[in-house]
Amino acid sequence: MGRAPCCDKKGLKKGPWTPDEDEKLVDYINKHGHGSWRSLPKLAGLFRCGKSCRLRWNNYLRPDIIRGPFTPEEEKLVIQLHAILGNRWAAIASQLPGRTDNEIKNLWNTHLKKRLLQMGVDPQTHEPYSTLNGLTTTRHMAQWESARLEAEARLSKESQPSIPSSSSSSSDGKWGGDYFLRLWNSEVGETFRKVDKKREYSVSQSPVVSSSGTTTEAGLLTERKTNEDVCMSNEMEDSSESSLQLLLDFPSDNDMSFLEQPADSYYSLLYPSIFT
DNA sequence: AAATTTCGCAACCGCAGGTGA
DNA sequence: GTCACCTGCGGTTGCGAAATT
Repeated sequence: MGRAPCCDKKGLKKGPWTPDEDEKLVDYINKHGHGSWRSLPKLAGLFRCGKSCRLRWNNYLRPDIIRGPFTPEEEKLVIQLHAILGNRWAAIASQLPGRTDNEIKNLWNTHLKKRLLQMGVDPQTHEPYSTLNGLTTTRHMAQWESARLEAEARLSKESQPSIPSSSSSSSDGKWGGDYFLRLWNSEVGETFRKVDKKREYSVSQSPVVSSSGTTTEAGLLTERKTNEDVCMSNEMEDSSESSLQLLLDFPSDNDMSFLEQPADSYYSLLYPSIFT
């Protein structure tokens, strides 16, 4: 059926925004809210398409945006979330207040990806190109997956949309004790739940990898599982107790120091220079 | 100091999903 | 159920700034 262009491009400006345009956009949104992006440009007196206005607002003008370089903690979080979610920048951004998906995408493409490559780590899979670390990687992937499944089980027991977080939240607003459950219960977890629902993923079923060869979040994790099933099978048989322990041991107070831990730490093996 | 290359960021493009008529 | 529209997302590009030769 074809899709109509988002706007009539005749007479519409493109390219960098001028301070005057910014001012018009901010003024209008402050007074009226953005409402319909499509009609906003006319109402605000801008010769831009609605899409351009939305992008400018969301990526630059929004008052809650944090500008400036990413902190090491934020970088850690981006790396960790990317390992779970892949290139789902919006989902990653939802875990970093004040940061936009565009900003995170740029950070990844310009800094983090290169660093990983330099270290011989595949930025897509977060696995070392060398098989030297395979066992360690495998172990942590397996643990992560186990932790995820445990969280799912616990959530389904509680069978409700929101888990009270107040009990575990620290007063300064940082992430509380049950890191994984909070993550799982957040938008990030939502993406997993959606995928799980779609694909009827289950603990006992075989891994899910899309036919196109691309990997969904669940697929991402399970694909790793597939690739490494042989060597991890024993580890996967570790008692659920240890998996649960891992889950419960997930970082509290946003403390990612486990990433920096010694020789057998997956992340410290992969990203030593990031955390120095 | 000038020319060239590399980097980093803002913005654009096209696709997909959601929604309402 | 179909269609048109709107919005959000991820990939990509363009360009100015910074670094290098």
